[in-house]
Amino acid sequence: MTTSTPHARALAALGHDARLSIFRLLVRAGETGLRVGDIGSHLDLAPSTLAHHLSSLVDAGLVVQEKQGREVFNRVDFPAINRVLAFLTSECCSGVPIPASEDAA
Amino acid sequence: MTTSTPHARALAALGHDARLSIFRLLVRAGETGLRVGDIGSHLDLAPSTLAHHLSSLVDAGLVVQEKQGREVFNRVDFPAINRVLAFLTSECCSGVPIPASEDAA
DNA sequence: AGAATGTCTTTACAAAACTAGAAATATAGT
DNA sequence: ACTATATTTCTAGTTTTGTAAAGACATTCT
Repeated sequence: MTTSTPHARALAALGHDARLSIFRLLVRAGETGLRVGDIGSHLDLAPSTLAHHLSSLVDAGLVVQEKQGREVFNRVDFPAINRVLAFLTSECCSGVPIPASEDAA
Repeated sequence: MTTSTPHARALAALGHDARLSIFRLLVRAGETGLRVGDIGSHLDLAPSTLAHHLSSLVDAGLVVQEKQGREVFNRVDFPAINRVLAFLTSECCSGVPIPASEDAA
């Protein structure tokens, strides 16, 4: 997860139950987002654990944080997640040249 | 990745450069799929490493394998990946009840 | 101002999981 | 029997995970 392409990092960030739950909660919350504490009261996670997972999502570019006073709002970067999802199935069925059996180059 | 929900497992499987490359190659290949050897000649991976990654994708339910003689064809389970993608952003912005500050329950 | 409080993050580690690839094994075709 | 294709086993090394404890900061209170 440390050294990989942006798309793989984003997907890896979502590939963990706790982070997926956080992300889904933020998706439901929409543009307003949620404070760290709100997330903490919806999901059962130790504060430090939550902070770690949140920072993974932020590093992956899927969540944006904004400080307001002593609270921190978190919201999904919808354009970013949409780019990742589009990437996954783009170029579908465009064909892959196969070396030796069917129609080689 | 071992013990987690199906959606998280699928996303974790895609959250690795090698597996993401394999998956994308299979997406491009479409319904026909590709033999293990074809994948091997497109991507630079040791055979055993490739087999490991492929089995992760299969376990995650994203890829289906079919034996034909001594070769094994691999193809993307498109309905499965579409379910995962739909899950990610479903219920978007439906609102999340916040405990104590704005409009508590 | 200074202290107390509330909200989050960072540091530090041990435990658990993942990654990679050589070597051995399995199975199908010739 | 020999070859081709793919998987499994084994092992070493790396990364991730979870949490307590400590730190960082913004507000509030006296």
